[in-house]
Amino acid sequence: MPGTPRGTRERPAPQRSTTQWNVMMATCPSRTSLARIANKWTAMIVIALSDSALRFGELQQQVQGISGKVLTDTLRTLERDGIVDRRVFAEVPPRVEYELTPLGSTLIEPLSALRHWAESHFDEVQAARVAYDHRP
Amino acid sequence: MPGTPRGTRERPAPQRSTTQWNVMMATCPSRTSLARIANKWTAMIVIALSDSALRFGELQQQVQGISGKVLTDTLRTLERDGIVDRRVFAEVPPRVEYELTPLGSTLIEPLSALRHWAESHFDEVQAARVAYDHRP
DNA sequence: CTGCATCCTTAATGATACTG
DNA sequence: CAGTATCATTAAGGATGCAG
Repeated sequence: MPGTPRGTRERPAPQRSTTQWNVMMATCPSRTSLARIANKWTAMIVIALSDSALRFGELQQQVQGISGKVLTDTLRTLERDGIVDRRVFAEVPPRVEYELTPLGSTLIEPLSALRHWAESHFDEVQAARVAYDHRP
Repeated sequence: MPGTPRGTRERPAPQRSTTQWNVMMATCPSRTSLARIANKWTAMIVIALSDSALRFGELQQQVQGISGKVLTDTLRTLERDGIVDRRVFAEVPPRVEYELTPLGSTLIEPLSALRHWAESHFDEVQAARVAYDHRP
């Protein structure tokens, strides 16, 4: 029982093999997928990789403030989830490049939208915080 | 110095009072705003409230698996950030309703897009995980 | 350069009991 | 009903040193 179809009525034998998931259900495994992408580090890494493949160090420069451990961990998880591709070049010194997979590329648009929201509405958020904190 | 303009060249005296933020910079305060919305609980709460205002208990039913404490904390933060409005009705038993503010409503579209991505691409993510775990 | 291993600190979340 | 308060648990994050 992986989850329940979204609608109330049930369709008879769907043609597509695509399962219908619903992240609002606690038992639905698709929630793990939402937790992965609804995450500030994931969002910033995907955005950083949206233009071109980057090396580990380049990524760490773009995503300012992220520690090496967290960058490693996040990249590993993204690789496991098929969002990022890791390519190792047999060179000395070693070189590793990360790039978005085709699946990962489909995240650019929604995550860039989030980034745009955060940047364009921060003034309002900040004002709301000040107002909230200044009331008895 | 709240952040640096996005582009490399600087525009001469922008007309709008809107500040240009960049979430990729560690020192940029707009990142707190990204961290708030790039969060699975926030996403699910905003989506749950996208149709209509809901009471505390109704919200907890929709966002399955969230504990009372986490729901309270998240709602309080969203209220402080001007995304959710909290209305208390002087009744017995007490009734409290939460609804999106106009600012919060602007989040429905980008966050629904994330939800849609999670649900429609979960099969691919799952397949990638299996493939990743099944290799030496 | 990359990134793993380790240890440590802090933040997030959960469970429970209790109050207006 | 809608919280608050407390404690316990877990996850995330950071710092450092070392190895391929």
